Amino acid sequence: MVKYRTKQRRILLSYLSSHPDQALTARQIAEELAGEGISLSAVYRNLAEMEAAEEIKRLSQCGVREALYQYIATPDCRGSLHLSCKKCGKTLHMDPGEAVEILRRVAQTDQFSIDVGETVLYGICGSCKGLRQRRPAAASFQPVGPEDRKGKK
Amino acid sequence: MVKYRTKQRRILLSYLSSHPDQALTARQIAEELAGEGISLSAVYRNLAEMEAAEEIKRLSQCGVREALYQYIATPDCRGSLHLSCKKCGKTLHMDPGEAVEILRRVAQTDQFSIDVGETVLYGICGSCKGLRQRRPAAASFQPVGPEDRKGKK
DNA sequence: CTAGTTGCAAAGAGTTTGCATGGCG
DNA sequence: CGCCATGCAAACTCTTTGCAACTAG
Repeated sequence: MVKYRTKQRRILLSYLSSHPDQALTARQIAEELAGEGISLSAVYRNLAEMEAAEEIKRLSQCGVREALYQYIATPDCRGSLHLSCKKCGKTLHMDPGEAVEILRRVAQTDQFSIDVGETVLYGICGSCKGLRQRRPAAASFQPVGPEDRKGKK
Repeated sequence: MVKYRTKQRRILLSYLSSHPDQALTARQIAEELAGEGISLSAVYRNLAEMEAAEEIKRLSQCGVREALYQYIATPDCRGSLHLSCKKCGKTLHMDPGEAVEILRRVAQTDQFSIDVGETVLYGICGSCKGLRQRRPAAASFQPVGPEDRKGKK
């Protein structure tokens, strides 16, 4: 459990809370905050604490090996299903009414209780779709760095 | 690309296709088929081929580090959203009509195109729910072994 | 001053890959 | 018989952990 309010904790929380809709890897966060003075292990450790405290959500995308972390201690996360855009990496919150309706319908039709906290719907968001399938829109923050993926031989 | 029809390929495909609703780790598969004569690396390599050929889906659950693989080359996988039970590890296919309806609604209300192939809804299935939250129902095939999760010092 | 935290480096866990051998066609 | 695929072990990547130094309260 958290006892002290360290500099690193403050830096990390500040950074995450100012990027509430971005799904980021621990590495990305650490690099981004490298100048501020926080190590990768501190990032991991604090991320774990924050996850336990439900301030952030840890999600894993299909072909991505690294875990993605995202700030969720915002009001619009309440009972809302998350929509993660595979192009821009941003996470949107499904319309609350819509989410409730879906949960209800699935529970009824398929006899299945969706765990809202663990479920993320992947796809393409409106903005990215509007920009055509091929332009990643000035890739402001791609969750992965697929430039040279594993250097295949 | 696949060129030869090897013994291992046959064993693996046979096993997976006979467990179409189970999300399994590479390790589980390899152990299960150890007696048949197929190594872990062959499992991984063939799994990769099959994933590329869209015969199986590779999914990653939240707190689980290992990737889960599942056979999807069955008719009822067509356009259907997958519901993965966190208790028994089984995957159900959402009612087709229901799935289409949800995709349509989300596209309309949230301007978001869900990628059916990459999205999995996690939760508790009807059977497991009926058995009360605490009895894992004779855990026929738990994808993880959460017994002692990381042993926190 | 005391105990929680940090940073570093080493350990782990899961997955991928190089290379020589073996098997499909 | 040639080339693809397998096995094994080493290499890799991401994440966790041990330990001494540091610092918040």
